Amino acid sequence: MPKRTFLNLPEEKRNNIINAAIEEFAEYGLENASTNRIVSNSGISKGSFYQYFEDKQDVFMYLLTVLEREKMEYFKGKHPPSANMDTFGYFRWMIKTGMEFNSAYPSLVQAISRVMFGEGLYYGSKFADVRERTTQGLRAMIQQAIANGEVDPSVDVDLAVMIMETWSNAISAYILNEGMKQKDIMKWVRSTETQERIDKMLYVMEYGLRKTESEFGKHF
Amino acid sequence: MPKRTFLNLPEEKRNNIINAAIEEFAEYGLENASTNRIVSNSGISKGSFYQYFEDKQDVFMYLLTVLEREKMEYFKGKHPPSANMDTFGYFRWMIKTGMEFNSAYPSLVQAISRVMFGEGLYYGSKFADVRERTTQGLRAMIQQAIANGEVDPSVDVDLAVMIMETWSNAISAYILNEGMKQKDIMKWVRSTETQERIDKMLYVMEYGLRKTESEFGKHF
DNA sequence: CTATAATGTGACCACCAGGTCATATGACCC
DNA sequence: GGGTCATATGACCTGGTGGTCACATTATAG
Repeated sequence: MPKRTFLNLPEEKRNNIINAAIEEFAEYGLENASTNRIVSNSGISKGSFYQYFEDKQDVFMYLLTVLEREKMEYFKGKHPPSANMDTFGYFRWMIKTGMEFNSAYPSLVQAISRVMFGEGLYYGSKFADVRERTTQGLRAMIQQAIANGEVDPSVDVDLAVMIMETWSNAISAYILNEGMKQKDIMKWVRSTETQERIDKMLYVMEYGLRKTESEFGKHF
Repeated sequence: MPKRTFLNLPEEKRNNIINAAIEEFAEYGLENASTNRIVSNSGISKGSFYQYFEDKQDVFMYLLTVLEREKMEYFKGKHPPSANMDTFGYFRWMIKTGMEFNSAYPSLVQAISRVMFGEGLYYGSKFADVRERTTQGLRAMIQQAIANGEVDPSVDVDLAVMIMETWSNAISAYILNEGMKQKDIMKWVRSTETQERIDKMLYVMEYGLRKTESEFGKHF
């Protein structure tokens, strides 16, 4: 975590630094990020950098908390469109709101997902706890869905969680890759075409998980 | 591509080099791989390395062809268990045979998938053609499935391809991550537990794609 | 105004990267 | 033997890395 010195900094200076770091990580990942470049792009001196942070990994960890905080706030500002919504509907809403968030903070999301997926798998599982938190959320959701009778109880919970994670990540990657080519990501994400694509992906997942009794029974 | 000098080398020396390279890429990816380490681990001199290859990316490209060749041979040695098999059954067989192959060449597969997924996305799409080839294969499969009436014609082919790719990659990643923890990967992959897990994942995908007319119609 | 504490700075360090090249080795032919 | 050509070698180069530290600057307190 950043040292006290950093947190005492005027907001603008702090923002310069984290923005430079975000751009750096988004472009080069963690391993190949250069502290020298971060330093020169944020207009501070090398010495100051090491007065603020332990090292670049420390900066990255801080970005993780920034993302988590921003995302929380973003979601707090939105509300599910309808109160009586089934679990899949809620999941769909979550994914879509998540996509909106992603398009509002594309560099930050890109930086973090690049590191988490690209390098995180091979890192000594430093980010295990962050991952674990989202997994827990999904597990709760799927258990809720089973309790509601929306998903067959014989469905393996871990499997379902993995499936939902896979899709969440796949869609996120898709949006980031395709969206980066657009002039206005936000507008593109909100377009009916894009929304329809997301819907299709999610429906395929949903039907796979939902259609159960008759079909699942045959095999498990 | 490697220079002639390399191809003239005695097999053992060649193998030392590509094995060292595989281990290096599997552990460090492409960007962070060190030619110095490859050189010292394969027992050749720095100068020789550059007499064999342009640079480390050249080595990696060569590994791609190695993988492609080995995989072809491996699949040629196997045969689908039954001739009258539907497309999904064939896909399932393909995935499983692929997993067996992966567990037979874990380092090679790990090296390449690490680079392709971890860094490939952000590379200037150097590997686009390799990717394109597998995409084409899947597209043909799904079109076949539509022609056979196994999949609803209203299904978006590109979407289906993306779904199949996503699953193929997710399962592959799962096997590599979990399997690397095992003493005997091959045995673990062939175990009924693992096979069942793979089956479950694929059935969820299959039902998602298969259940159509009634369900898809509602939304598209 | 002075003394003390906090913050800022960039030259500098050791290290390792990818890549080159003059030279050495040895196989083959006349 | 001498001559030629492919192959092998590692010292060496430039340039960037993460990280340090003695010193300069600024803020705070008495």
